[in-house]
Amino acid sequence: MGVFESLQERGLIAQTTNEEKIKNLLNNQKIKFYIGFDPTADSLHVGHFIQIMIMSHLQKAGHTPIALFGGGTGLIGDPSGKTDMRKMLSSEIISHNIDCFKKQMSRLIDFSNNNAIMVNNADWLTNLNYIEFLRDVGVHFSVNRMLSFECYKQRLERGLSFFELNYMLMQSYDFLVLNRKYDCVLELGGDDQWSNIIGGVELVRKKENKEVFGMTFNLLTNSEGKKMGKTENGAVWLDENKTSPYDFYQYWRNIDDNDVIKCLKMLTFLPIGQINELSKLEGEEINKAKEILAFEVTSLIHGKETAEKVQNSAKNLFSAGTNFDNMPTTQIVSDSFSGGKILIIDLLVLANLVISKSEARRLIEQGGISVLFKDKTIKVENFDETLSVDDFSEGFIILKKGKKIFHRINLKKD
RNA sequence: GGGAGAUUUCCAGAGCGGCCAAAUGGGGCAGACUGUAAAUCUGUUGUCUAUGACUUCGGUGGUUCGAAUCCACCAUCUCCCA
Repeated sequence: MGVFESLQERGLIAQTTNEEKIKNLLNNQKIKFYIGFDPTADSLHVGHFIQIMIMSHLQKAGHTPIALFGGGTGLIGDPSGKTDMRKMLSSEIISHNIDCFKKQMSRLIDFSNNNAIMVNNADWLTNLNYIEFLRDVGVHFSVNRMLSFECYKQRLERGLSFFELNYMLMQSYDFLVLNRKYDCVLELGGDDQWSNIIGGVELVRKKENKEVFGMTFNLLTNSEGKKMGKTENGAVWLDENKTSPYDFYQYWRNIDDNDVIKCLKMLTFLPIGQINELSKLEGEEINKAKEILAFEVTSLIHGKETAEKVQNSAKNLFSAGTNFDNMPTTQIVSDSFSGGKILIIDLLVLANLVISKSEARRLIEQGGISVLFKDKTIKVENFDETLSVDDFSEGFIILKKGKKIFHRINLKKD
């Protein structure tokens, strides 16, 4: 079975410009392909993860990934499927973000010996001559046709600026440049990129008289069709400082029953046979599949060792054990105490478990806060409850918010 | 260039001089029930030194005892006519 079929089996492929030819290309040849990343944040998130998995699958099959960072297009922002115009980012921020992306990506993609290539489209986009670009590239795009694309429909109702309309031309131009420079013949992207990708495929055909290809992947959506990887705090990040490995693990551990198998297929390298076995689980048993999913994904991103630690501490916590390692932790010093005491409300704020004292009070009022220390669990019932230095005799206590959120507070000895 | 309208708390969207920290829905959070799931029900959802005080309704000034609500100017957006 070729790599194409294996991607298909995992439910990754959404659309292709020419299925037969792409299948042949991927199964029988060694090609260069590219995926673009918009450097809009200083960390990759779960939405990007799927793209990286695909790069990795294809790299393992002997192809060469080109990771294209949108240092130039990022200055515009992709309007596809968005309801509002994106914030324009400064070029300093963008290059910082690109650095962060590179670091994270290197964990899963082998960039040594030109096994994979990184490029930044700012290198060729920022110095474009406007007139030349219009004559070279602009003539090949029909505005009528562009406006008929699904991705612009929503924007037409609310307003689409000329500035943004150009995004498609620039992305298409990227493909042309990569084709000329690296002989890149395949552009990949999320399914929302379909029209941009077609633009590139057509442009290369018109300019170079060559046939190149495009293929899109299913976006990671949950059973309700919403994009996954979003929480109330924003995205689930791959950066351990933005989403701790513990929270990252818990995100997958708490995933909806209906999404487990899909995620196992799309986000892990587990053999498809094993996944099919897991899909037979029912009822409470599904938790086993969730554990495997959480472990596999966490170890891909944060390393096996971290994944094991985090898994252990999660297991222990939920089975009333005593292993409090590897959960999000806040250090405090004895100066935080006044008269040897500290308000629990203040601790909640210090640990960032709540954004305000009002929220802390609300939680206490509704019985959502408990404290674990010295092997006891105490439900906090009053706003003015305090902990004393003595309660930290083991060096730490655990705050529990709701049923699933644990946070360790360490008292630094002076 | 001319004309009409909009801008409200995370989002959508009421409010049209005091009863407004601001209806309702969504989302979030917590509780009950559970399998660290879903569904359902209940509570909650600006801040604080907290039965009160303070800061919010695009921005800046003004009218008024009192403004999200009225006026002026500015900004942004939508629409109509050129």
